[in-house]
Amino acid sequence: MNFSFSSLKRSALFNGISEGELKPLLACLAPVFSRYQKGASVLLPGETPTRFGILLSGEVRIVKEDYFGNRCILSSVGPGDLFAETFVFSEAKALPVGVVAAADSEALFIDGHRVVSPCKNTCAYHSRLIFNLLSIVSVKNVELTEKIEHTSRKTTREKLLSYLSAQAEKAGSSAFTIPFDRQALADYLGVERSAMSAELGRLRDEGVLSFHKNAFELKKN
Amino acid sequence: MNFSFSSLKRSALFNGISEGELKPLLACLAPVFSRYQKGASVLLPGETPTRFGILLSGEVRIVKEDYFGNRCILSSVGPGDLFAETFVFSEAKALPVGVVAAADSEALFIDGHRVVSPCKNTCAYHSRLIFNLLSIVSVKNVELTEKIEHTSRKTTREKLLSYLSAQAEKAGSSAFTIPFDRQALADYLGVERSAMSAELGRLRDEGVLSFHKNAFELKKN
DNA sequence: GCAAGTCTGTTGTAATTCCAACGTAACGGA
DNA sequence: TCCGTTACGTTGGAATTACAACAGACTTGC
Repeated sequence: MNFSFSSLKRSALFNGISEGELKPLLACLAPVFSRYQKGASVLLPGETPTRFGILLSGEVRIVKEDYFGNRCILSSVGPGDLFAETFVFSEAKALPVGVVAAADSEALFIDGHRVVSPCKNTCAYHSRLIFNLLSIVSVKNVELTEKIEHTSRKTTREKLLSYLSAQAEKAGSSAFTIPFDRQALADYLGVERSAMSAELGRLRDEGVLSFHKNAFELKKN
Repeated sequence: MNFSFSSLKRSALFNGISEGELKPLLACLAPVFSRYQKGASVLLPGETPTRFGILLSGEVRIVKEDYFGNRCILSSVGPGDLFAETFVFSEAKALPVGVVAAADSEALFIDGHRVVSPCKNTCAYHSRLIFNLLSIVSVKNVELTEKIEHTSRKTTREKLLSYLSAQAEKAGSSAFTIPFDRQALADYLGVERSAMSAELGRLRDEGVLSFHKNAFELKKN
């Protein structure tokens, strides 16, 4: 395997597992390495999810499309993050979402059974791995809850302020950048891009915030 | 402890654990039993989440309120279900939601540390418990994703059809009942109750579906 | 039986959003 | 430089929703 371990070591999946332990563990998990060009499909909706991914580099997005073709970004995945693991461990029959590369990306795939079934070589790590997975999935759960909180607001303005306030809080600063362009942010919040742009303009004119491209700053009241 | 074990045995948390193993395991987990009257608060927003709940009887709801008092039901919890476990295992500092009893209810609370830290008496069950938790949290994750799928539709009609179709699929029949009254369904879907009632009336008049109280039936095209 | 409260469906109006179309700016390649 | 592409902002009309108010059906308690 000719990929860098740096993203792997930082991944929350291997929290509490030293670098020396990582290599033999990986050998036992039998990961499969893949590369994807920007725009390529990483996992197709309808597949039977047996393996989850660890993103090594680039960016992938979890996307849901309804039967009218309306796109909805459920989450964006960065290096070190897992994806599709909830569908593996909930034993879903068909993947209800798609995974697409938002940039040239590298990923490692691990079979769910390899993690949860005992194995002579890695038994010592299994409970730690599963606990890490539990923590990761719980965090994602909370993030989904946050998204629901944003999108359940009634107006575009309230959705924007809810989202931007949360981002400012995460960044620990009133100035921060967001990982979306306008269209992606509109998809995430479930609103119309043009209406959102207009609302952003009004908020700027009212002095509530300022922005330049993906950089925002919330002003004090 | 003077409560019935029936809901406990059925809980997915104890999948793969026999009844004989359950009693000593429970003794080690040191659960705390509580009763709640309908409408009572089970967990308050802002609490530090150190213990998760198993509902024994009744019904509780996970509720989020914004600063304008708009209520949003994130999920409804029935006997055997866990609640608040994602906040415990994501090590959140403050509970971002409230838990309220939708009916007279009984619940068992278990400290998160008791499950994940090794213990002489129950080590044999820990990996199974944690795996069960992983599965449960993954399923909830998928359910949240489903809710997002419903609420991200643009119109009330599409939200209703998306939700009702999913319920029919779960029930394995075109006739089914839903666990919400109209106000709760409107809260869940993030729409206005009266507008939703009107849309349901139109769908009935068009022959798309029929309903009586919480019982629905989807008609063929 | 009666009263109070709850749940549901209906309606009209005001407010908001969606949608399509267009103009501008920035960027990269031929 | 010219052209094509992409991202962003703006606008006006059509469609949808929120909101408030009300009426009827149904409980629940007295």
